[in-house]
This record gives sequence, structure tokens and C-alpha cells, in this order.
Amino acid sequence: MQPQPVSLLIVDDHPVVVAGIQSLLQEAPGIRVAGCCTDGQAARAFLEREHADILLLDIQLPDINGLELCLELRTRYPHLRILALSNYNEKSMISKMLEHGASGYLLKNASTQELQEAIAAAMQDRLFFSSDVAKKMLEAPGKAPVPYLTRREKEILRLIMDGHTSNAIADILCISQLTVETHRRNIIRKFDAPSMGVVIKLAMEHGLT
Amino acid sequence: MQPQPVSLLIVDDHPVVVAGIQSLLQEAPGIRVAGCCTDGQAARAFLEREHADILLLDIQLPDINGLELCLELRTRYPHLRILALSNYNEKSMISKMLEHGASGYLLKNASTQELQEAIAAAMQDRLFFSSDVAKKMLEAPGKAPVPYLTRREKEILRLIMDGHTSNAIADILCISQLTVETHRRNIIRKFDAPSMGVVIKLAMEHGLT
DNA sequence: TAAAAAATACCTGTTTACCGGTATACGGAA
DNA sequence: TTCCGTATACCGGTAAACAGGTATTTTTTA
Repeated sequence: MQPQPVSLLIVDDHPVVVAGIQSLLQEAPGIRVAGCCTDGQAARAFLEREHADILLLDIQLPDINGLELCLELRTRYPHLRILALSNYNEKSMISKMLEHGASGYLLKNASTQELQEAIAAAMQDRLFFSSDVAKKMLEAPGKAPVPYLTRREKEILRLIMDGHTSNAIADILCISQLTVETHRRNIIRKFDAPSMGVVIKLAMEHGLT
Repeated sequence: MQPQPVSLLIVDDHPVVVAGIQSLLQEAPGIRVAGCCTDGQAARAFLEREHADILLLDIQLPDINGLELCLELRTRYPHLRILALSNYNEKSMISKMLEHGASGYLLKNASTQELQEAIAAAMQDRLFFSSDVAKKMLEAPGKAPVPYLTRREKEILRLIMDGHTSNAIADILCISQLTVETHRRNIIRKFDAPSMGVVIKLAMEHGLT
């Protein structure tokens, strides 16, 4: 039926977790654990010499940021599918992993069934989230203290984020530089931030691309 | 069998799309189109006086940003499930909608089957993405020119993002202000950005929370 | 239409960021 | 051990941001 079993690489710095997953998948049909690594460097090395279809990737690794590693490996091995494995059930992390090319997000307390479902989904280029993760994503969004910005203020904030100075913005919008600076001050005040940099950080967090 | 059909609100400024969805769902069992709106203001008004289980939300609306509206409605009506409906098949938008509480993301060319699947998934608190969307998310991540920052540089960038000035950072790290400024310059240079603000934007985009 | 909100503009300052250099001490890796 | 990358530090100078005001016009909305 299935000529080739799915080959799986597990990357997690907790041996217990690795062993647990291995034993849970022991009798899973069509899945072969090709290797286990306990840090990012080892994972890189493994993938250089051996093939894997699916990577179960812990986000918290001793040497490398899991987010960055995910992006890196997805770039280097485009048909590698990566399932994030984490204890952190947190929205921003989940969506960031997605943006960095993960095929899904599993909590470490995932059941065998969820593991298998996730792997199956990944092999079919579908996205999978364990049910707790989906629930978390659907939680009432934490009161968004996104200050209300006027149209003009948003426009100016965007220009600032693109690297324009007040002077340049004044030219672009054909208004006085002093006006731009007033807007700038109002924006910072609305965000209750100490500087424009912090405003930009907050704006990015709240989706004001 | 099902005592109550799922009630659906469609929000889209293209009448053609609205009509299309309505007719596609005409014979769908258990789904009732409770209303249609062509802008965000109307959607708000509708939900104030009538109940809906699912909201099919176009992201591009004439009056309001769909992203913000999603967040707002999810906050006000926690058990409302929102399915994003868009032509934009773009990673950042998809994950941002998720962060803002959407239950899924559909392209406007979705099939009846996908529509129904998405609605069913939403009602069960699962996440759903049409297959084209899932594919897009799994595309090889655009070569990430995330400049390599040294440990110290990352540390300083984080402090800057938290609103500290070079002077303050010098105190925190017990180094000279001049050193901090050198780091700052190097960071900006590595990102090839015109200002720290742009660096912060890029850092946020690349998950350097 | 009247009131409120937004956009505009100006003034006077201080502080900070940014840019171009150069240079030394220290650590780990070849 | 030598060398490269990193962290450290300094100088001089320009430009920009930030902070505290005030005030007029335009637009929106109630």
C-alpha cells in the first residue's frame, strides 16, 4: 500500500519527550522515526546527511531559537514539513511559527491520535493544530489597547515605519514639518510610549502593518 | 436532528460575492443566511440587534479595516466565529487574521464544499483554511534576509525596543554610552535600514520578539 | 447647524539619534 | 599561536526627535 513510510525527525532537548514520542509512534503504521536530536545544531547536521519528511520541532532549544531554525530549515529544504512542538500555548508564538513555515502546532501533551493526525495533515499539505491550540487561538482576544489613531496619524505612522523623517514626510504630504511633528507627538502620547520605536513595536504587535 | 440552523452573516462590499455565497449556500443543510452587509458599520448595527453564529468577513471593506473589525467583534461577541474571506492569499494577512481571532481563512473562489467545511469547523471551534491558503502558508518562506546579530546586539536591540535610550542602556549594561551607540550603528547597518524604527519593524516581522 | 474632533501651523528649547571615522582588548576557532 | 569576530571605547559633527506650549482652520458627526 504505502511503499515508503513517513520518515520523522524529532528535535527536542528533553530526552523524556523524545522517548515519549518515539514510544507513542512505535506502533503507528507508516511512520518511521528516522532520528532524534537534542539541539538545533544536531538537527542541521542530521538533515545534511539524511532525509526526513517531517520534523517535530521543539521551539525552546538550548542553542538556537526554534522560530529562526524553522524558517532556516524550511528555506533550505522546501519540502520538509515542520510541526511545532511546544509547551507554550500562546497566540503570538503560534501565529509566528505559522508565518515561519510550520505546518502545524502541537502541545507536548498531544495524544497519539493528534500526533498521527498532524503528521497525516502535514504530508497532505494541510495545516493542523491540536485542539487546545485551536481553542487558544479562538479565545476572546485580550483587550486590545490599540489606541485609536486618526486617518492622518496612521498615514504618518506608516511613513515613519518606512523610514521617512519628519522632514521627508512633510514633503510627501505637502504639509509643514511642524505639523508632522505635532502628529508624531500625538501618536506617541496616544500609545503612552516613551519613543517612536516602542510605538512601532506595539503597532506591529497589533497588526497595524 | 438539528434544532437550530447555523445563522450566518455575510459582510462584503461586492454584491456579486454576497449573492454568490447566498446561492451557493441556498441548499446547504443547517445553514441560514441571517443577513448581508456591505460595510463594517452595517455589520456592527446588524449584530447589535440580531444574533449570528458565523460571520463571513471580507477583509477589504470600504469604511473599516477588516482586521480591526474582526478583533472588535470578537471582543464584543466572544462566541461569534469569524471566517475571513479575501482575495489576498498572503501569509502575513492570513496569520494576522488568525491573531485577531478569525476561525479560518477562505479565498473568494472557495467551493461550496469548502464553505460548508469551514462553517462546520468554526462551529466546532476548529480552525479551517481553504487548500490554496494552506499551500500558500507552506510555500518556501521568502529568503529571509534576517541579518545575523550578535548576542550583544540582540540584547541592545531588545532594550531599544523597550524604549530605552542609548544612555539608559549604557547604565543598564554598565558600558559606555559610546559603545551602545556603536552597537546601534552596527545594527542599523546590518539591517541596511535608514533608521532604528525600520529596524524594529523588520525585527518584529521576522519574529525577533 | 452647532459642537466636537481632526488637521493644520507655529515657537522655544533640550535631548537623542545618526554618521563618518579609528582603535584596543579579548575571546574562541583554525 | 595566529587570526578573526566581538565587544569595547573615543572624537567631532549634523540632523532629527522629543517635549512643552498655543492657536487657527477644516472636517465630521451628533
